[in-house]
Amino acid sequence: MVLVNPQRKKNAARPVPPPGGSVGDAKQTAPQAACGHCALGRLCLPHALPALYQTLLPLVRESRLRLRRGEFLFNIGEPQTAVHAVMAGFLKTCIRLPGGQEKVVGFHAMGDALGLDGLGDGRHATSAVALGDCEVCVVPLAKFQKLLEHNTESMHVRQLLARALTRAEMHAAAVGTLSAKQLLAGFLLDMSARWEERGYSKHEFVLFMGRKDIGSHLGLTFETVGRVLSYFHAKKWIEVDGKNVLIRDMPALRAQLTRAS
Amino acid sequence: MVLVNPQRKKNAARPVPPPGGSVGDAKQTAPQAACGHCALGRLCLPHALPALYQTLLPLVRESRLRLRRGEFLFNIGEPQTAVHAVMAGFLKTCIRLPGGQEKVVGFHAMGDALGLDGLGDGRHATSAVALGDCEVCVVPLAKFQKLLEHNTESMHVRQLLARALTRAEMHAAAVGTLSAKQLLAGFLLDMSARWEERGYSKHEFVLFMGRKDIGSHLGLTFETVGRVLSYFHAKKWIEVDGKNVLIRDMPALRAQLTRAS
DNA sequence: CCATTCCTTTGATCCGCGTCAAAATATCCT
DNA sequence: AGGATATTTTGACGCGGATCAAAGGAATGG
Repeated sequence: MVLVNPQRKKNAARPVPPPGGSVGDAKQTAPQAACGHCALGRLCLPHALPALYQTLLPLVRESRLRLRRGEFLFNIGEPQTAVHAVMAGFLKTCIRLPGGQEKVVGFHAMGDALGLDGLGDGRHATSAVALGDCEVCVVPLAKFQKLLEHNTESMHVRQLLARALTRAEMHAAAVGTLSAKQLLAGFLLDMSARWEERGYSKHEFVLFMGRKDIGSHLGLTFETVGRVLSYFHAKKWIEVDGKNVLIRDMPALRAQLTRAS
Repeated sequence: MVLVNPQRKKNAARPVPPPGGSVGDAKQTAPQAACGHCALGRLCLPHALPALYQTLLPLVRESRLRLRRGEFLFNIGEPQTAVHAVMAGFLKTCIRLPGGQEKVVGFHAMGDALGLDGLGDGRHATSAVALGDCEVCVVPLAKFQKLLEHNTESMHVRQLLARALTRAEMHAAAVGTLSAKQLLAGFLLDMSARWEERGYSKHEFVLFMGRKDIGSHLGLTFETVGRVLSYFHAKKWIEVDGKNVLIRDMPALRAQLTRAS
């Protein structure tokens, strides 16, 4: 028995087919856009996505990279050779815990920077994996360093880092405190905001990652993620059909954020 | 019944009274040193504490600030007017969640930078509170900006931010995944490392924050923190007497990090 | 197109940790 | 010093979410 839309079927009508930007003839259903680094909506400071984009874009048309689903852009421990910006498609970044298990640190969509964490000690602290076919700009480190000699650009990058830091701290605080319902309400609101930021509907969008990745990011199991989404649907707050999401009651989700249990 | 040292009493002999550095005639038992931003030991990349210290120190002797236990260095939302470095004593930084409750983001000791998160949008994202009497250097923002015009210093700060970012991401991943025992084992190892970094014993040290703050930082209740510490003591891995800690079996704690449950 | 594999949903059960409570101890303030 | 307040320890209990299990649907590759 399925709690979600009964009209479920292969390639169900997907909400708001967004214009252009798909990678080549990718089978990827999702277009270029939205995704959540921190899954906590209001917890996060305003995203700084456009910032690096504006800074880097003029300089990076030179070198692009195409990745297919599952391919790595970079891997933990590798020396950093470049900084990246997502042009189309989606990626996730993962970190490895002492026990060896991997956790999803964040999701990245068009306009997001990638690989800034390597600036700490010259080695990537995370792995970046394509969630579907995608396209990435490559800014060689030498060029990036040169860019940073300009005070304006240097400040830009500093701001990006500081904002990412705040977001990560917020995320840590939230993941260590909030309930599954609160985390998922925040996650949905965050996704919504990111789609809206890119000019799409904030009520209808596509989750470009699986339940397992969502769970990993929020510190939950994929079963719990599914159960809570079903619960939200039962409450008539959302519609869910696989990765397609329709938000029916945004205020109810927002109210969840501050409510206990 | 107390699981810890039976010779418990007021002002019990405290481990390795560390040399110098106490603030004025502060009643603070802890000297200047050690504390953990990320409580997860091996989870964290090497700390970059000395870095900013070296960079800022020459410039900041001009202005110092003394704080007494409980006083705020800065508060969430305030426009950032300066960057700080801890000279003596300890502070914690806190963040506010949507529900209104505060969570401890990190702890800061001598040599740690404070307030870098404000570089994102010019406003402090966290509050900094003195855990005891302490002394802080103040680098006015204008001076800090000037400092950043030098490429070397600019890079330094970038590295600090990137490392803090990685640490925060690790912390989020850990807090969302590990058990209370794993988190506290990591926390103790991290504290140990920080004391050692500053030239003190890595086996005997003082926790300069309360159980409540530890719990808040790790996403646990203070009861659980106490229980796990008692458990570690029952296992003969540590001695605990209030805030005084003696690590008897470092390898056992390290083993906890990778073990389940 | 079919077979394999992965992803998702839903149920049943268990347990780690939060919650509530109370007493002992430490710290602060006057 | 002494009373008031905050912190810590420990116990009892319940619940949220992890774990185990199983079946149906979707995606992938030949």
